[in-house]
Amino acid sequence: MRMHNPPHPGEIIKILCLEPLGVTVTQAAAALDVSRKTLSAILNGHAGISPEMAVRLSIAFGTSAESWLNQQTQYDLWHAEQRRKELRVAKLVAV
Amino acid sequence: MRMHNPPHPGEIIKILCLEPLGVTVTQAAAALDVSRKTLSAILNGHAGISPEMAVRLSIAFGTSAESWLNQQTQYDLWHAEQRRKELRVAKLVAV
DNA sequence: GAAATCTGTAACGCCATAGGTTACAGTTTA
DNA sequence: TAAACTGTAACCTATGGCGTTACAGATTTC
Repeated sequence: MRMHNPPHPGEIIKILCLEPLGVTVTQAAAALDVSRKTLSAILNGHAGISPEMAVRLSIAFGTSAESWLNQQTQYDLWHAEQRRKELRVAKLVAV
Repeated sequence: MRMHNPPHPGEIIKILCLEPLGVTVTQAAAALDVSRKTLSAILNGHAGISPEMAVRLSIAFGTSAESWLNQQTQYDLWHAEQRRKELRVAKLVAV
């Protein structure tokens, strides 16, 4: 069980991709062929990275689509785990 | 790049969880506190495993929520990769 | 053979989220 | 000062997860 809140992937994109290249949000959105709003929402943690977006990122930045999607999965999972106790699920055991 | 179409996670659930325990879809859905329709859709590949569902599965079957979600990610990614060539994304390179 | 159970799935509704466009206000930069 | 960048609100569409009810076919049980 992961202990600390994982950062949303958008933060990583900003720090590891945009800033090193000196690329603006507007420029990156254009390169990704996505609206500025969409990229902005991701960078600020208001939207997740969809499978398609992961592929776009991999093309634009030469990275692994899988790594982006895995980061998103970890982020989503952490938040889902926070509600684990609210779920009324019964344990299924072998007879 | 993964070469062959990964199976949808629902197939794995059926083979690795339901069948070994001899649990019916109806019983499993009840344990998961989810409608029979929802579980059936997952088992037959008509729906994906959401983060919350991954946690439910981990409770009911004593497995790792992360593994279920990762399998779903791999499945989603594979399908997104199939459309990679349709995306008009520009490569961003350092100046 | 009849009744009960399991199964997939259609139909319908609710809600969340990804994505698009347009528009506005605030901040930086040239 | 003017131009560019940025976050975000408003509004629209499409998709997907999930619920309930209902049906028909298959399987099991009595």
